[in-house]
Amino acid sequence: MRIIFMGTPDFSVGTLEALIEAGHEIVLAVTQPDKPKGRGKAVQFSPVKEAALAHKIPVYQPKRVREPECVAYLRTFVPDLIVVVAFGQILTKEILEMPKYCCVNVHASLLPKYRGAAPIQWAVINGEKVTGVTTMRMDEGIDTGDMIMKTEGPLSPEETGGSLFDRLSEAGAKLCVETVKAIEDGTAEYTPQNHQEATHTTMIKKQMGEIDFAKTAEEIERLIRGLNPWPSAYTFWGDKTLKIWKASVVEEASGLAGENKKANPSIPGTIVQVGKDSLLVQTGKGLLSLKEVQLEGKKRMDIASFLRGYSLEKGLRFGKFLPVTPEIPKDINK
RNA sequence: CGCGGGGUGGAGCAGUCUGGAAGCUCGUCGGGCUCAUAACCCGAAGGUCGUAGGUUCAAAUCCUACCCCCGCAA
Repeated sequence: MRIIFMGTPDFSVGTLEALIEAGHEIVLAVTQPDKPKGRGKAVQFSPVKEAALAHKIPVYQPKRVREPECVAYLRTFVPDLIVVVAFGQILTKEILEMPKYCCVNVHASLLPKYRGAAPIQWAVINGEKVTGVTTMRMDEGIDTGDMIMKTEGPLSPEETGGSLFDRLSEAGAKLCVETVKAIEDGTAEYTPQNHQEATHTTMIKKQMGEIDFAKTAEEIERLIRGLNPWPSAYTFWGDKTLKIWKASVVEEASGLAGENKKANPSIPGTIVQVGKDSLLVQTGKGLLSLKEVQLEGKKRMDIASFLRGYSLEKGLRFGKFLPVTPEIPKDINK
């Protein structure tokens, strides 16, 4: 099959390479324009561009593929199929109708659930038990096309956005190859989505990573996993940001020594116990035990290492603009 | 030239501004105490202070160049 591939991030690369592996002729790789990235200002190619170049596939990087001249250019390749995986731009009807067969999209969720931008992270953040990958024949809506194939699998309790990303990327690649084969053989079946059951996700923003300790420890722990490795969950220690890479939930009653049990719950974000290799923080419900952190400008490290170099004490609090000072008990007279 | 933090025994940090004996909390090894211990006490090993030059009687500390790590922004 003559295929035009559209995609940008790492997630797309596996599928691109799987299609090549399967013997398809990738006539063009379309990806987002290069942008200055990184600490210096160096221009960095998108992962898909890197992969395409490695396989000597022509690369096309339009700002907006819907522009007439872009569409015209694509048309010159006379594709049998267009495969879209996390491309980052919306295709117009003209493009959708261009290929001999159709435009196939690989989406990292079990449609119609989690339509939209960041289904993988959201699945972790929401504590889903199962998720998967869906291929569909694209139409003009966002992730609304008829479904072709699905694979699903469970999330582990340790699942992070990154680990799930990797697995679904691989699963997606495999599924895409099967889907393309089915289309080619004419055995593909197209199942309309139940639009009533559709849910949508929004893009992950950096700011979402700021931990609201008033939430439950469980929610926070899921947020930490969902946003790992990007953009990561964080809070503030004094005027520096502190990324939390790993944490676990501790039941309030079981985690504390007797003297603390009866004490009133501290303000969310307050350190309630410091051990040699443990740090417990009060949340809206339950305690959060920080396991791996990273202070601004420093490498990430396990909590024991962190505690060796910085003196954190019970009563101090995490949070934005909060000075690193002890919490003042209100009813000290008692 | 986007902004900024950092590189000091095995780990995490202080010391750098105001040059002049290598420090702190741990870990490791040996010994002691203890019913026992991740607790406590005593002792020991272990460092070219990122690299290369320069200034100086003297540089972790001041100057110059470079390497590496990281946060923000994009």
